[in-house]
Amino acid sequence: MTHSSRHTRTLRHSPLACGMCTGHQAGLCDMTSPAAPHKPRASQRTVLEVPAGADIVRQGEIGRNSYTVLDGWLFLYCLLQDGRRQILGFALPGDRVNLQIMPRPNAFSIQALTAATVCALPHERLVEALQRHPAAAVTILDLVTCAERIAYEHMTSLGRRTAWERTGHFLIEVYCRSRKTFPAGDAHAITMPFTQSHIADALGLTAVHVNRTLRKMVAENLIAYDHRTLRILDPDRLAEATGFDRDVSLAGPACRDGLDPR
Amino acid sequence: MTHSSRHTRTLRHSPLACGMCTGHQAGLCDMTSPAAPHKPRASQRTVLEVPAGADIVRQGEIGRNSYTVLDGWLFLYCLLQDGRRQILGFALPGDRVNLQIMPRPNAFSIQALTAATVCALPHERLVEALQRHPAAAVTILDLVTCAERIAYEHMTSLGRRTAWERTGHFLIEVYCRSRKTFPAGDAHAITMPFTQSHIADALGLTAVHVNRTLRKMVAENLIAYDHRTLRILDPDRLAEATGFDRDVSLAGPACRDGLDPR
DNA sequence: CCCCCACATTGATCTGGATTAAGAGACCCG
DNA sequence: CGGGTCTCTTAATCCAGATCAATGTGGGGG
Repeated sequence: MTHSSRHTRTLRHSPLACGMCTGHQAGLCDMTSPAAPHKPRASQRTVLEVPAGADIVRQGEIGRNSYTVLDGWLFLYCLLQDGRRQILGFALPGDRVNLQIMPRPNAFSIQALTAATVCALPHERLVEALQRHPAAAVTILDLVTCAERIAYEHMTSLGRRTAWERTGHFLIEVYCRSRKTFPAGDAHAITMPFTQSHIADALGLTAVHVNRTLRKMVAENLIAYDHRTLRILDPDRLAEATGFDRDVSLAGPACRDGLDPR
Repeated sequence: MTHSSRHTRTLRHSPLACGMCTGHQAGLCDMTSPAAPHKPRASQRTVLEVPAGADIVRQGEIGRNSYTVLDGWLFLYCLLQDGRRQILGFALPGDRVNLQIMPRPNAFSIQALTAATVCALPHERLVEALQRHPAAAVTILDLVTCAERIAYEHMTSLGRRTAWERTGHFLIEVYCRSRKTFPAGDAHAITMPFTQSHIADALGLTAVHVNRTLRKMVAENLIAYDHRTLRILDPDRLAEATGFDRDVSLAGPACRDGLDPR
């Protein structure tokens, strides 16, 4: 718990109560009373408070839960034997991670980037829910499918975009997803919870080179970036130059509208 | 259609009849008679013959179907404006691609690597199936979830592994998945339908460098590779050195066993 | 109020993989 | 059977981004 708690504070202005998450709409938390989805029984859910930097899922262990983010930021990452790290994606309030139907050795770890609150759902509970509430299946499948599309977009960045393009692409994605989730605050600036090392590990670069690239974009008047406060000065030009496609990277799952705090 | 047709021939020895695909087990093709899943009505399915090199899904267009591969190899890829290509993954007989619950602009294209036969399933048909046959939801979710795990593994390769590691990792994956799907033939060799350019675009490298790397691995006595015939001489050493994890990269979806031609 | 420490920044140098170029096979088609 | 076209192979050179090395700096804890 370093100074990330500082950022956490700014992010806490729109926490989701457990009753507001997609899980309830889809009947995932309160399966015993689908008629009153917004009054889940306490026994059906497990809300966890996670300090910044703690892992909630550990690569190699057997995963038994999926998690809905209620507050804070999470990121998924994969570690190689020698410590090289690849950040695979991140999750904001309303997002679900580790959706699975059965326990398996985790292919990745999930860490809280800021202090976070998550709601755990055991896999078998998810399976039951799918059996009982067919509509939930559609919601969940759409969620996973959107996650897959974003993963593919990241693969394209990693394999075929330059450092400059990757960085810009990543910044727009973080910026847009963050503003969508936390609509309050300065209309045109966000505070990123990511360290430049996190960005590097997400983009397959080194922190040094990420820094240079960020400074370059500032010099080019495309962004303002200071103390992790990001402002995108020319969104259209940046999106164009980095090949950012909001239909892919921002495609919300179809059934999530009721969740969006706006 | 160049000489890939040559390879196609060798791959045609175990075509799947449409009635054998997972779709039937899950009630996806023949939704009107779940009791007799192996006798689908013709009207419920569309089998397509696709020549090598043809796209069955085109990036940017609105996708309306998912496809089950019955014969041949497909690959998914994403094109940037200027023509740079990233290959996102590949599919063999029994695999399903483009599982979606609703039409959306496609985030990627899907191309037949060899001549292929696929069975199309409209998205709305999939949704109906999920509603009517809850068990199908579990199958499908597991499929998508496994695809996501493999995508994450590829991201890790692209972002954090060296050219040598990526190449080795890719070869083992192709080798294992291919032998699992086409168990007949030379017990220890497979014929790859991929060009070295395909491999390059899958690994974020150039064809020249892929070639050098392959030659190097041959010189190191790890593999034999000639005319696209691949033999892995020291699987354990290669898996170890490239960080290949069969629990992730080969994890079959839970409910696919009945599909496996063996 | 100062110290500490994780982060950010900047410069110098190195290198893995890209680019360019030029043959050599293999297969196809006429 | 001969010419055309992909694909593969190898060598020479280049460069984007890595690595190595300092120095700056803000904020939280003592």
